[in-house]
Amino acid sequence: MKKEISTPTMKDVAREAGVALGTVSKVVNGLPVGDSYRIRVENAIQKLNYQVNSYAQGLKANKTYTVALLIPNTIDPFFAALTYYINTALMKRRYKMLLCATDFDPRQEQEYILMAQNNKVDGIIGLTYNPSLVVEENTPFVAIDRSMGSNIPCVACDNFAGGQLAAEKLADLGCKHVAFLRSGSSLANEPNKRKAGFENGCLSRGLSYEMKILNDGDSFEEFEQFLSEHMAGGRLTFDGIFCVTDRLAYLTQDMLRRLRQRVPEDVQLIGFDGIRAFGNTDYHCSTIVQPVPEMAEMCVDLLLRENTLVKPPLICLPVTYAYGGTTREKAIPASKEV
Amino acid sequence: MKKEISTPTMKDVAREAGVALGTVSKVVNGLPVGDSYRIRVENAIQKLNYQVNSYAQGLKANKTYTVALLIPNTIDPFFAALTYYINTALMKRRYKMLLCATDFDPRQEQEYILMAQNNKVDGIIGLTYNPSLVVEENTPFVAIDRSMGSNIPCVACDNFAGGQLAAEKLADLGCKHVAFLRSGSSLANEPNKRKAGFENGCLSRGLSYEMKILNDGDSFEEFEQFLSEHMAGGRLTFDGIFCVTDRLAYLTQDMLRRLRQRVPEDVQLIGFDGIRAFGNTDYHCSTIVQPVPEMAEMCVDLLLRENTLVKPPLICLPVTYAYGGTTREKAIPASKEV
DNA sequence: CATACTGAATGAAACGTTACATGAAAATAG
DNA sequence: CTATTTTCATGTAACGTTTCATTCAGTATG
Repeated sequence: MKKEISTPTMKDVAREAGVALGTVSKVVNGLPVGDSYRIRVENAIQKLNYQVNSYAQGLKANKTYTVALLIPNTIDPFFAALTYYINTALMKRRYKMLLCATDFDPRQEQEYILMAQNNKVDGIIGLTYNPSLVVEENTPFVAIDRSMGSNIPCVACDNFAGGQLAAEKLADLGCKHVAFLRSGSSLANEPNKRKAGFENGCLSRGLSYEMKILNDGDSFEEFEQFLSEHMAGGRLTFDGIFCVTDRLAYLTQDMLRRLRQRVPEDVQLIGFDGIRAFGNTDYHCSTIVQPVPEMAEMCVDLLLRENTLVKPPLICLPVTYAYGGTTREKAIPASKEV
Repeated sequence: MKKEISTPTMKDVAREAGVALGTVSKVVNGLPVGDSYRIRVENAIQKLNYQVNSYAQGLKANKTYTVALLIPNTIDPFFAALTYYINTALMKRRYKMLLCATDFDPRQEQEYILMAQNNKVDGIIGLTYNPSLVVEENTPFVAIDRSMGSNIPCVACDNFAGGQLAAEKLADLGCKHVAFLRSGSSLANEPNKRKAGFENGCLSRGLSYEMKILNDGDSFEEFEQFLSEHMAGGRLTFDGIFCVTDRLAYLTQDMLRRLRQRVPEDVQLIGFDGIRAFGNTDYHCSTIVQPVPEMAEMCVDLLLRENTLVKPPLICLPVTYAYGGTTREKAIPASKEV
């Protein structure tokens, strides 16, 4: 397992080029060096196929060029997308990402933060659920979707506008009476604004609406029962549904199928998040799309920005609407590749 | 950005405990130390909240305690699951994972390998598509789903058995004439065996079958046309379909819906991979499930195993069948949480 | 031609750890 | 009670960088 062929070091390059160690360092870091020296060093680097040892660099600089990402997992499609785009944004800046999968466990969240703080990372990006998370002053931290106190910036999509947009879309699509479905407590902080935005949108468009908020642990049947209760003569009493996540919209579609309600003929459905079935294929449902790539870029930018003077407490990025088959648009999108 | 409050070092611990530096090192690494010393050091570690600097460790040991994962992205659900479980398996062994998203780009794949080889990682786990990838002798490498030459072990699920199982299931479920659908060249190496396994299963059960292999770039319409051609009197000429991936099965369901074929009433459908819609909810379709957690564990184990003497060239892990609504089982699984 | 000044190459020190040679103290044997 | 062995804490060197004080060469100035 131990590498037998040792990697060339700066010392080797210096010897090869016939210059001093410090000169090689300067060339590597782009500091001013006389042309004749630069060329000799560059040739030596080429010849030996030298690469800097970033761990020695990190040791010296007391920087690790690593950022921790605290996220429950990478399996949930929304988390998976965030992970991908944040990793890409970090790699672009020559930073590495330490993936910390917390499994929604508040204890693990805190443990990872301690670990990160003590030594190993230059900053943390966290999508966390522990309401009493302790983050030391001197550890740069950017939160996703959760306000975590005065001087920790939070990046989110414009959840309020998203809720509003959903209501307006349903109104535009001809709905008269709609429902808002939300699953339990797992939606902390920012995403809660979807409800307020939706109500606001309904009000301004004269849509009447009902609310159903499921607590954690509410069973599938209980949810189904809510829908059953709102049926009269084999039809739902509402003609549009806004689900607070695509995941919930997916489950709702299952339930509606069992109740012999057709989507979108009998009831139109809008979800939230912009999850696609296989990453690049169709949306699971018509949905309010979060700008995940932009959110990722913003997190990294905020975390690594040098002038830490201005710390905006909350950054809301714009959402968009996307058709996904569960609404009755005029035009239906074109075909796709297999 | 720079940390003002410096992290305590071993030297600080040694001073605090009144012992030598080396003694602290031994305690930290669990080497034999006299009890009175050990206790003093442990107390000092507690008091100062000391954590080892893994980058100094890495510099000394010429090990980075980091493993690169080469994978196209983390968005595709299968890749997302692999990423999650591999990361977990590595963290359990106190290794870090460097996520290298290659976007299916052979050039990026090779670049990441060069980077990894030269310095930065102790090994590589790769799910790659570049057939002419160059991997140096002295860099431990484990491939997923791709045979990459004599001394690079490959971890995969038992694709042949999976194909066979699919055929047998369809036979058990009453099918008489079935179809095998496969999408293009993106399925290299190991997963190709699904076809052979399926044929073998059909043969042994007396099932007749048809094959359709889509090349890359074949459009959705072309695929739909294949299905249309196999219809007579408003019904498909086959009563079962095995799709080589869940993704394809997902698309196929869309197509069948357009052709007014009911699943599973008119035609039963089995996919491959074991992808769930939202990580923990229903399967998209009845499917052959890859043992992703076990595969991940195996990759890490193989990569980090000390006695590198025995290098099995191919490890096939067993697959299972799971019901997902697109087949006509007797019993239907129970309910689920929201 | 001598002096002062500039710019750039040099090489040693330091970052936090581990490994190893050293030596002291304790334990055992004679 | 001495001699020998064992045990184990000690402290230094080394890992590959960066930084910074030093030095040196070359140019400009009087």
